[in-house]
Formats: sequence, structure tokens, C-alpha cells
Amino acid sequence: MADESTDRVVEEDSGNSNVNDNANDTLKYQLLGPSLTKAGQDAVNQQKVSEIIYNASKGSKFFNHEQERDRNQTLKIERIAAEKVRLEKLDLSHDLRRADEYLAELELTRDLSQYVIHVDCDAFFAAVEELDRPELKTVPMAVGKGVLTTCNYVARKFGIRSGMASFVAKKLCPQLVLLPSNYEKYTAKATEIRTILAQYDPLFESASCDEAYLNITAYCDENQMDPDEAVQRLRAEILENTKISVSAGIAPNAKIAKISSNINKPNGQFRVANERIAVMEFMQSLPCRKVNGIGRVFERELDSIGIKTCGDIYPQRAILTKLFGEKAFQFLAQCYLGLGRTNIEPVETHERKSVSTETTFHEIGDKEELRGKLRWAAEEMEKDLARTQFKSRTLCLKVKLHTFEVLTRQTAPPRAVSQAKDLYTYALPMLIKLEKEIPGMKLRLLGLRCSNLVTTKKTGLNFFGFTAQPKPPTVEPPEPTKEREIGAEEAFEAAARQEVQDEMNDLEQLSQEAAIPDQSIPTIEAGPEAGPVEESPAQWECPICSKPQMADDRGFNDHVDFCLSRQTIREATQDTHSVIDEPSQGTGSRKRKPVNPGGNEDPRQKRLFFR
DNA sequence: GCGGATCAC
DNA sequence: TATGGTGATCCGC
Repeated sequence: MADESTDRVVEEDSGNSNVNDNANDTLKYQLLGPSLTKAGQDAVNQQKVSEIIYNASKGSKFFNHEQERDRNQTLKIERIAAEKVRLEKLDLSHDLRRADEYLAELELTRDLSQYVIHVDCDAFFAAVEELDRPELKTVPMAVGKGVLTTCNYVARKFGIRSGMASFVAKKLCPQLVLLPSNYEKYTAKATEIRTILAQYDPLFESASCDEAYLNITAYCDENQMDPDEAVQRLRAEILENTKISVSAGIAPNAKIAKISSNINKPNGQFRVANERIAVMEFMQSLPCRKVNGIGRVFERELDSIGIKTCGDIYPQRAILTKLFGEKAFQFLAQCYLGLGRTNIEPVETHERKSVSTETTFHEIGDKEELRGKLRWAAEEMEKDLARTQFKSRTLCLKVKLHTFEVLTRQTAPPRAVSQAKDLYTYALPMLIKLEKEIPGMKLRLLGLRCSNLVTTKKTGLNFFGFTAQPKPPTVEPPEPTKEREIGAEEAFEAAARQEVQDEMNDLEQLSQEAAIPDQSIPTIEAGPEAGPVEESPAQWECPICSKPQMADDRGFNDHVDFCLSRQTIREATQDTHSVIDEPSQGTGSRKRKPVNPGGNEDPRQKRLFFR
């Protein structure tokens, strides 16, 4: 059976013009940027836009790099297509049975009892700017320098999109108005919106600055309201109170809600009913690219084996694991069935895994100047680590060459680090090594990333009041006062001396593969070696609700904000049910199953849950 | 565990 | 003239 259907697809596939017929087609598609399939592009002559972008980019280093990437992807895709042909000559009955068993297993996890919605602000940054300057509503306008972060719907008619280089956008539309971004303003507006969201689901989940997931099952129950009606009300309330228009998707799970919020954008909503048949039909004709987690590359790979829509996944199910791996198979199986998570939870409950900082600059080859950039990155990282209250056991240096090629090198300092001078000291040898590997190295970006994080926060109780760890977690002792009093300049001079030492030893070190810095570096002070990585998520007591809280500094979603807005709501609405006051009683106020059917929501974004 | 690649926003 | 920053995951080695 699988053989029959896959054969059919092969034949259909031979006429596919998207894949290999014209190498420039895929490159042009690539150059159009990632947001092509998003909303607002219907009226655009995509062919013409593509030509303009292509010509504006042609010959640049960026273009050459994209071309190179495109070539590699094309090669990979050819291998995949050839492998498919090879596989289909084999006996696939075992793989087919295994796939079907997995699908049957997944089917058992289907949960149609919840109303999950995804709320997405329409052209958010641009919309906020238009509130201050209404005259911009009727002209093409975008926010961002160098690269656009957002543009209004007038600009989209010209083929302009977020993520586009502004000089390219100007070619598409010379009269485009460009505004610098003002994140404080957007944050303030986002807070207003979240205040309203909390009334519909106090445990809503901010997906980003301008997006959120809500589970409105309880709200609908309590208010005897249809989900469509509830969302109409929610959107009207947001528009009235904040003057921001939002779109929404309503579905049995987050994955479909997310897709649905784009369907009637802007200022619209779309619902997929909580019925198996409705879900299956919706997925059947849905282009894979619409699913969160399937980007331009995976889209091309799937296309090359005849999968364009989620419905196309089924006939190919027997070969997916061998072609793309187990994770991808499981993910695609969930796409086909239209499964997704239903447990929506505040983002504070997620555990941070890394902190990073990076900047792009004009091409730099001068070694001293590059050290200056590294120093700056180290200083930024120190601030970020202080803000997030972490130390790091793994330090990663990221550079982008003038050719746009990206390289990373990581190292594990002998102990967790957080101070700029330490970060600099341990990152510098990696930079030096790269300079030796790449003679005449010229960079356009340099950054640092810290992972394997160790919290410096006081330990306590987690969100639900359980102790976070069986053993008392290690807490980094405060730095000795002596260290604190050393000024940054002084510290860097010390690091610079170390650098000279490093460079003197460099040849020998390299020959022994010993890019490990001298461990007698002044800053390393006693203190117990950090034991097992501190993972306690609960760190501080909320000044509003006096409950121990998960720590996470992500501004938009911080708990205090949440509590404050909840207080405001309660004052305004005489809210009496307020089960959210008692987070320790369970999974919150919602009537819903706490389980996550088929937790593998996204091939590249693992969700984190309470332990 | 490391480095490259992909993805989202 | 000129193409971003942050965080996360997966894969092959």
C-alpha cells in the first residue's frame, strides 16, 4: 500500500518546478526571506519583487553566501530524493507497520476537550508607532534600522517584509518611511494587552512580545460562552482599551491555534472546531510550511519527496524516519494528525538554558580592534548574567566572517564564570586560535554565549511549593569584596597582561592542543567548586503575592508584572473566583487535563514542564 | 561534548 | 554602501 502511494507521488514529483529545475529559483526564494508565507502578501507581484531583491543583492558578500548555502541545500536535497528512490526498492513493511503503530498510539493521546487560542498583534511595532503618528497609517512604513523588524500593511503591498534589509525595502518602495525602534514603548503597550489577556486566562503564556497562548476553556464554561464569542469579546476589548488590533486562532491545541491566527489576519479570527474530522481536514490541505518548526529548508526537503501539505505526510510515513530521523518522524506524525499541546502555562515556569550577546559591525581585521569588541561583549555578558543571576560553566565564542560564514568555539572554564574579565580571559584564547586558523581573518560579528548555567540566586520553593531539588543545591558564594573593588579597566589590564602571556605561549599551547588558559588567573578565588549544576527554578518571593516564585527576568513575563495586573483586574472586576491566588493547589484554575498529549510539539523546541 | 545548521520572532 | 539579536533544538561526529 505504501509502495503504491509513494510511487504515485514520485510521478507527480517529476514535474516539480520548485526543486531542481532552476537553481536560481530556490536562491530567489531564499532571498525573499523567511516571512514569505506569513500574512499580507496576497496582492503582491511576487515574481517582480523577487527580481528586485535578487538584483539588489547580486554580487554582494551576503548574496554569495546565500548562494553557497543554497547550493549545499540543493545537494542535500538531491541526496534525500535519491535515498527515497533507493528505499522504495526495499521491503518497507516493517517500517510501515512501525509508523502505523506510532500513529495509532498518538491517536490515543488526542485531546479535544480544550479551547486553546493564539493571539497575535497585527504588525505590532508599526501599529504602536501609528498610535503616536496616525498620519503614518496611510503610507508605507517600517520599523527598524538595517533590517526591518516590522512593517505596516501598506508597506506589505510593495512586497516589504520583516527581516528585509532596509536598503532592499527602499528599492521596492522608495517612499517607505523608516522609524527607529522604541522597545520601551512596545513593552508598555504589550503590558496593557497582557492585562486584558489575564482576565481570560490568568495562566496565559506569552510566546513573544506580541503573541500569546491562552486556554479559555474555563472562561467559556464560567461565562456560558462559545469560544468564538469569547474571542470576539477579547479582541474587541483589546482594540477598545489599547487601540491595537489583534488576530486570533481558536483550536483544540496550541499548534493549530497558532496556524489559525494567521488565517484571517489582520484583525480577524479563525476557528478549527474541536472535532477530529475538522482537525484532520484542516491539516490535510495545509501547506507544511505553515506549521511552526517547518522552515524554508525543511519545506524544500519535504517538497523533494512529494510532501507539500500535512496530508501528504501520510503516504510517505514509512520512509520518514530513515530520511529525516526519529524526532522529525514523530513531529511530522503529529502534524498529520493535527495534534499539539493543550497545556498553556506562564513562561516564568520555563528554565533558561543560555544567555548570549552579539553585535554586528563594519568588517574588522585588526586584532586590537577585535579584542575591543570581545571586551565589549564580555562587559555586556557580565551585565546580562548579573541581571539573570547566573554564572556559566560553558563559554562559547561566536564570530561571523566577512563572508557571512559563522563559526563557534566553546570552552569550559575551570569554574563557573560571570565577571567580564573572566569571560574575556577565557574567550580570548578561542579568538586567538581562530586568528591562527584563518590567516587575515576579518569579522563582521562577534558574540558570546553562556550555557551550562549555574544560578546565583537563593534557593527556595518552586512555583508549586515543592522543594526544587532533593539535595540542597549549591549556591555560588558572593564574590570576595576585593574582587568587587577592582575596576573594569584594571581588570582588563590584568586580562590584557594575561593575553600577552597567552600569546607568548601560544605556539606551544597550540601544538599541544592546549587552548586552556593559565589557571592561575587572578580572578579565580577559592569558593567551593560548583557541584552539580544548580537547577532550582524557585528563587524569590513575590512582593505582591508573597509566594515563592520562579526566577526569570524576561521582562514581559515577569511574575510581579503578572501579579500587579491581576491585582488591577481584581479591583476593576471584583473577581471572586481567583483560583490563581492558590497556585500550590494544583495546576491552576482551569478545568483541563494537565497532560501534554504527544509532548513532541516541535522538532526544535522542546517544551519544559514541571518536575 | 562540540560545532554546524535550522527555526522562531 | 548596505542584510539583526536572542534563545532553543537537532544531527553528525
